[in-house]
Amino acid sequence: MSGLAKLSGVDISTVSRALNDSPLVKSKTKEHILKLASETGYAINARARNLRKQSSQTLGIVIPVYPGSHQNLSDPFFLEMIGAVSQAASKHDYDLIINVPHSPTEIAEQRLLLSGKADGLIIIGQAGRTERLKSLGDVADRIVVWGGMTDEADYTLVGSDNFAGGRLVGQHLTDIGRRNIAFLGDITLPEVRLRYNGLTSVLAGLGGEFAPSLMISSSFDGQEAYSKILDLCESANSFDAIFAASDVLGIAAIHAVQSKGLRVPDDVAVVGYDNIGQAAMISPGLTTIDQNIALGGEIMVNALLDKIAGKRVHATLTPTNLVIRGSTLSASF
Amino acid sequence: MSGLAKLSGVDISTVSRALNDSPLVKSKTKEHILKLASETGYAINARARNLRKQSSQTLGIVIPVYPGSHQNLSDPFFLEMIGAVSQAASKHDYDLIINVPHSPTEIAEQRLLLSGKADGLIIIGQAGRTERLKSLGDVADRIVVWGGMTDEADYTLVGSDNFAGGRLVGQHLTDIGRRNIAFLGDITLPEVRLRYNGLTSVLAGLGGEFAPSLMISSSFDGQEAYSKILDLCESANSFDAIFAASDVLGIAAIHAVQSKGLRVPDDVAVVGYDNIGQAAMISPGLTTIDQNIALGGEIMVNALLDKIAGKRVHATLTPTNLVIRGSTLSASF
DNA sequence: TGCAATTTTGCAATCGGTTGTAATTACTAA
DNA sequence: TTAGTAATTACAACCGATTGCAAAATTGCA
Repeated sequence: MSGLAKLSGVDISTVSRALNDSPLVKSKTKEHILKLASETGYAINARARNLRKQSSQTLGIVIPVYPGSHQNLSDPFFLEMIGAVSQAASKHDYDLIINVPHSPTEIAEQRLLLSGKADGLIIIGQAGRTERLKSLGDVADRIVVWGGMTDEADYTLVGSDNFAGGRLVGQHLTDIGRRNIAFLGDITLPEVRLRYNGLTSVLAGLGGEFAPSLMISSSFDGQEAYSKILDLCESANSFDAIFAASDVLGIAAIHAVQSKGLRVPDDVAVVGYDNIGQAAMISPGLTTIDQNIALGGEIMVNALLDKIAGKRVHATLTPTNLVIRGSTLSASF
Repeated sequence: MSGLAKLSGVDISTVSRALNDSPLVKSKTKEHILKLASETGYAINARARNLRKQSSQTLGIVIPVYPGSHQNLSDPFFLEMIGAVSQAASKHDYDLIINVPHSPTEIAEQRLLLSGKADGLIIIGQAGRTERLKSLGDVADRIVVWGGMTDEADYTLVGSDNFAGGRLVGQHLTDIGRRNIAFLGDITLPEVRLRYNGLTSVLAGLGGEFAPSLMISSSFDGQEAYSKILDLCESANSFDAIFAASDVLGIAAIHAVQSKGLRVPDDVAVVGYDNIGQAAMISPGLTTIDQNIALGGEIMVNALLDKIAGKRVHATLTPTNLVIRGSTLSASF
């Protein structure tokens, strides 16, 4: 920038103002400087700018997928979320730093915030960290969490209405006459529990109830789900539907069931959750709940930027018009 | 930091040295300052540090998946790559900024480098941008590209040996007696073309040749592949195997073929590429080439850090022991 | 033309660290 | 005790922008 100043014969403060399109600079001068800048390929030094402006124009996204957690990094849900958030952030000229903690106890998120590398943080999923999230304290006003609604959250929480999603699934499955519905997922996670609650509330409304033996606890790992469903098939428990907590689990369930010679959806209807990209195409029998991840990402970014700007933000936000969809929705069940 | 200086009664330069574990500081003083720092929850201001040190301890990763390119954001390959690179970067205490260009012509990568937001850049895939990549010029020494080897590259290129991978597939398919092998993918992309070349070289070695009518050109979009394969099935061309340029395409192919009543792998053997996480589980009939993405990410990060440090780096690197694998490998074909 | 009002530009402090060099203190040995 | 050396610590410049305020240049009006 001092180079530009010399070239154009003005002070660097004028150069700075020109590059920032300040009205204080005569338009003729501005043009001249801008021309020079583009000719010399000048780019503002973000490091200096960030220091002076006390902001880094960068958001952080924390994807809590450490070895040991069995939610696999390749779960397309995360990539779609990263893409959605990145897209939304760049709309506001923010960059995105991604952070994958090594272990559940690591508090890398704080480092990003306190050191000023990121102006705010988006955390995907509360899984197993609700306690720590609650203790964020003073940095809580620069954080937004994606997850299932819980009463205990005193941080800003964004997430689709998992209970309603669960009800959608329940209604759909009962509509097509299924009553022996298995649930596949880990209901210690708030998101998953809410989906489960939605299902049972529908059953209760019909005077039925969920059979505990059809609760198949599984992490988000497809391998585990696959073998758990195989176990289920070999057990004495009969079932005519599976509600899987994610599409990856749903796809695993379909293949497990099929490998046992059962037909999907004739013998066993399977519903997933997330509507990951090509779910319908990958697995023609899979119906799923569309969480509208793109919109979710956008809402999180907007909420976070509002918080950073000092605005008050509602504690919880629900982005999505949940939709149940699947190429086979009308025909299959 | 000035706060810490007051608290401990020393100059901030001493505090700085203490926090950086400089041998210039008496160990007693150091301990005292460190204790104070942890008690007050002090974190070094990265913005100031970055400015002074002329580095940002941050790498950028460019995922060229713009709307219009049909490689879907949800292709698990990208997420695995992001995870691998992120992992490798954090091993060296580097953060990772992700950048998803809006359009093929956008040169966001340059902005990241020139503004100093990132010290170096990892670009995934050359798809359609070879020209621009070649014109990077002066910033080329802070860039590493993942992709297929081409002669024209004058930037550092890291990638598995796609030709060898193609040969592996060719050998496998011919070993099990297939000769009418269709190729599914876009051979204008260097990576894909090399895989294709590997296949044809095996066929040639056996005195056969690739039938042009079995070249099914498709982007990395599963939807497109699905319908292209349907078309193939309806055509007069007979085939007993499909070599898909990615697992997503392979999975699409399997379902397309099955929907036409053909059995996989009995009637049609399908091989993919990438070994995305749960490929084998998702689609029991899919054999695939394992690119060892984790290792690839690590090699890229190491190469990039070397370049940043001013070391000379070989123009091209090949990370992976390619392995062909699949739960069904022995039994299916 | 002269002077006030308005634009435009320059000066200098500042953001919060790092680091070369000078100054101080502590230690060693005569 | 003291000179001489080594170990610590303090001073001050610097990284490259932004911005409040003063100075200079331009404009408008009498």
